[in-house]
Parts: sequence; structure tokens; C-alpha cells
Amino acid sequence: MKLPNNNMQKADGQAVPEPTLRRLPGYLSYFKSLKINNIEFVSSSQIAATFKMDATLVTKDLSYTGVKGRTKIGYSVDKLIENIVVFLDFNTQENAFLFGVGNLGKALINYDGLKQYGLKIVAGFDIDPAVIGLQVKEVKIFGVDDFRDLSRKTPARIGIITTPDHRAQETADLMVAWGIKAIWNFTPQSIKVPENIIVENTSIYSDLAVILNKLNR
Amino acid sequence: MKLPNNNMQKADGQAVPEPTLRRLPGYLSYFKSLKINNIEFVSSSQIAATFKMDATLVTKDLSYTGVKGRTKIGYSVDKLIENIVVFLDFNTQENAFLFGVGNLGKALINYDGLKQYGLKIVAGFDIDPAVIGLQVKEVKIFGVDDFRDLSRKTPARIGIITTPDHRAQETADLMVAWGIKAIWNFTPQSIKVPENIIVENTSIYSDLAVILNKLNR
DNA sequence: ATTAAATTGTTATTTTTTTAACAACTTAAT
DNA sequence: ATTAAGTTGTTAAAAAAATAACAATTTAAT
Repeated sequence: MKLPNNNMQKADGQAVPEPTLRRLPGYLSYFKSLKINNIEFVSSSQIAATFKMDATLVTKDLSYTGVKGRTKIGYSVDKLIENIVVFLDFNTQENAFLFGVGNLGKALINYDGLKQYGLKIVAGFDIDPAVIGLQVKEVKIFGVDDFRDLSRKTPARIGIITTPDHRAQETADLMVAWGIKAIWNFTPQSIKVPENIIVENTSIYSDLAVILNKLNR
Repeated sequence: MKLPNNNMQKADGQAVPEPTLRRLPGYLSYFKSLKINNIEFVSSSQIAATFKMDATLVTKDLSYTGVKGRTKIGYSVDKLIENIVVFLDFNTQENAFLFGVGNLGKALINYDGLKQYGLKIVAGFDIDPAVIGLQVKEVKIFGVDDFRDLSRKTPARIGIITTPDHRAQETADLMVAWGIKAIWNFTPQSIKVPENIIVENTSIYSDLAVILNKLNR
């Protein structure tokens, strides 16, 4: 329909279905592993079998990225990877501040994968004096007051909340005051922010709920 | 329609929409914070405003749990909490084995929240001799060989994969051989398992994709 | 060269999920 | 007591997403 068929170009105004958006990174990971195994082409039916889904849905998802397959051959793994990476903006590095350097926070900083997927945590923040001044991998941990200087050197549009639950709202408020545009909230707490601020909640409890439900059905 | 109106009883055969299932833990967290603030009643419109969603959808979601609201008063916070907890099986403790005691694995073990939501990690596993024998919080870390004994003492139906990506499949295979019924996969790798095994993938990359998309639109 | 099989990509249909509409009810104010 | 406002809960409609159907194409085999 209104899909852009100018190859390798992003559908900027076009809203991509969120389910599609959520599936694409999974495909990407799969394609990367195919590449490691020197597999050059893959068909939608193979992909569908791997993810236990309908092949049509796969082609639809992939078509959003502008990639073109070849009849009887399938899709080029290289092109798939390239198109998805570009489409999801995983190629342009986005800086992020992380607030709350506890277990989860440290795990995220140590998580190499994120960098590969377009996100670079450039600084950690905490209110615990015992943590401030430390360094986790290449990421230094700062106190709240150090923000001004830091933000001038390495500005960030994304703020990650990995604080204890009850500190989520105040942290969000702080981030908004700092000019953060998108908040990635890893606490189960729902946070209140101005209309124009993007919030994405990552709740492992939702996944847990799904597992328990399937298990006990 | 075919909703069970026998109060406080779970709709066992009835399939609950997964979106509903995913939203319930968020509500629950919110209700718990209301309770801490000594708020006894809450209306669907208040809940809807908090989560920026339609009030009708809230009532629908809540109705699945069998909770009943009072006109002009709203829902009892206590009853909401109780019904959601029961409905999601967060009250009956489910044991889990965790494989891959790296940063993320440790973070999950240290995460107190999980226990409160029905999941208890009873043992960690790793192939790194430097890690085997250690103890993270109350959770001991074992080698693969220790499984038999352990599984007799504290059986578990859920297996958590927090290994490096390229070890996901072999870990899954092992878990299936162990008799694990549901696998919670924290790697982006898609894993192949027998038909009857439940798999839930937690991919923070999906959330990241959504954030970047909104940010760059 | 011809044909058969496999595969993409599009359009149509069905299913699922969300939103809207509205009736019934209950509390609090007059 | 009466009324008005706010709220639940259900039914209907709309929107979104997934699946099915199928045409077009292209490769590989005969």
C-alpha cells in the first residue's frame, strides 16, 4: 500500500506496528547467527519455522525495512542484517545516562550487547557516596551535582532508571529537568512525566506473568 | 460473555488476552504504592489516567481477576491486590534454576522483587570453575553435574537462561533434558525446544527498538 | 525450451484488541 | 425523599494485527 519501495530508505512518517518493531531485533539476532555460520540466504518459511510463526507475517515484518527477497532463493542474510540495523537506528549511536548503579544498573553497564544495538551508556549516577567516583567498565559513576558539566561534554537523550522502585518518580523528575527526551524505566513503578517525554517500561514481571499463566493453565 | 462470575475463582480453561496479562503486574505495582499511601479505593478512571489508557480497558482487564468495584466508590485497593496476586499465581511460589551466573544472572538472583512475585531462584549453575561453589545471596552456584542431587531436593519447573548468547541453545537442551517445563530466555537468541516446552523470551532490545523508533520519528 | 516447484509480495479475510456507547446502580448532596 | 453526578460493567463498534489466499516470478530440473 503506502510502503516506501525506494530501497533502503526509512518510512519516516509511516507508523510501524509496534509488534513488528518488537519482533525485528529477534530476527536480527537470528540473522547474525546465520551469518556466523556462513549461511548467505534464508527464506521466510525458514524464519517462520524458527520463530514458530506465520511466514506471511515474517515477510510483512521484513518488508517494512525495505529489504527485497528473491523468489526461490530467499533473502540475503547480509542485506537483512543491514536493513534491519538501519531501520531500527541501531547503527547511529545514542547516548544514555543511567541512574541507580545497583545490581541491575551494573549489569546493564556491563552488557556489551547494548552498544552493538545502538545504545551507549556514557555515565552512571547514584546518590550513594560509596558508589560515586567508582568506575564500572569504562563508565564513571557521578553524583547528581555533576550533571551540568557532564551533559555539556557528552549530552544524552535517553535516561535509564534502575533505582529502587520508590525512587523511580523522583529520578524521572530529575531526568526531565535535565532535558532527557526518553526514559527507559526498569522499575515496575509507573511514572508521571510531561506529554512530550517518551517512556518505555521494561517489566520482567509481565514476562513472568505470561510464563506462570501458561505453566498453570 | 463466558466470564466466570463466581468471585475469586480463576478462569482456568478461559484464555486471558496476553496484553491483559502483561498489563496486570503494572497495575499491581501501582496498587501496592497506593496501599503504602493508605489509599483504600481507586476508580478505573484514576487508574486509566495514571497509565494513559482507556478506562474501559482497565475495567475489562480487572474484571478478568474477578474483582468487583463499587459504583461511585471504585475498587478496594486491598481486594485489587489480592485478586491480581491470586489470578497471576504470584502467591504460590514457583522454583527456578538459573543458568549463567554473569552480571545479569547475579542481578536477577539479587533482585528481591522476584520472590514477591512468585518466583524463587533456588540454584545457580555455571560452567566456569571460578564461579562454581560460590554463593550469591542465599543461592549457591553449582556445576552441571550437581543437577541430579539438587533436583531431588528442590525441584524446579522454570529454567532461566542468562548465559552468553552463543550458549543459549545448549543450555536450553540441557534444561529440557533436566525436565524443565518452562524456559525464560534472557538472551536475544531464539532457541529450539520440543513442542510441549514453554519459552518466554525477554528481549530488552525490543524495548530499545521501540524507544529509538519513537525518538527518531 | 519447457515445466514444475518454491518463494516472494500483495490483497482479502478473520481474529484479536481496543475504544465507544450506554444501561444500571449507588452514593452524596440538596 | 429526591435528584444529580460519578462509576461500574456490559454490549456494540472500530481499529489493529495476524492469518489465509493467491498471483507473479524465478530458479532448477527435465
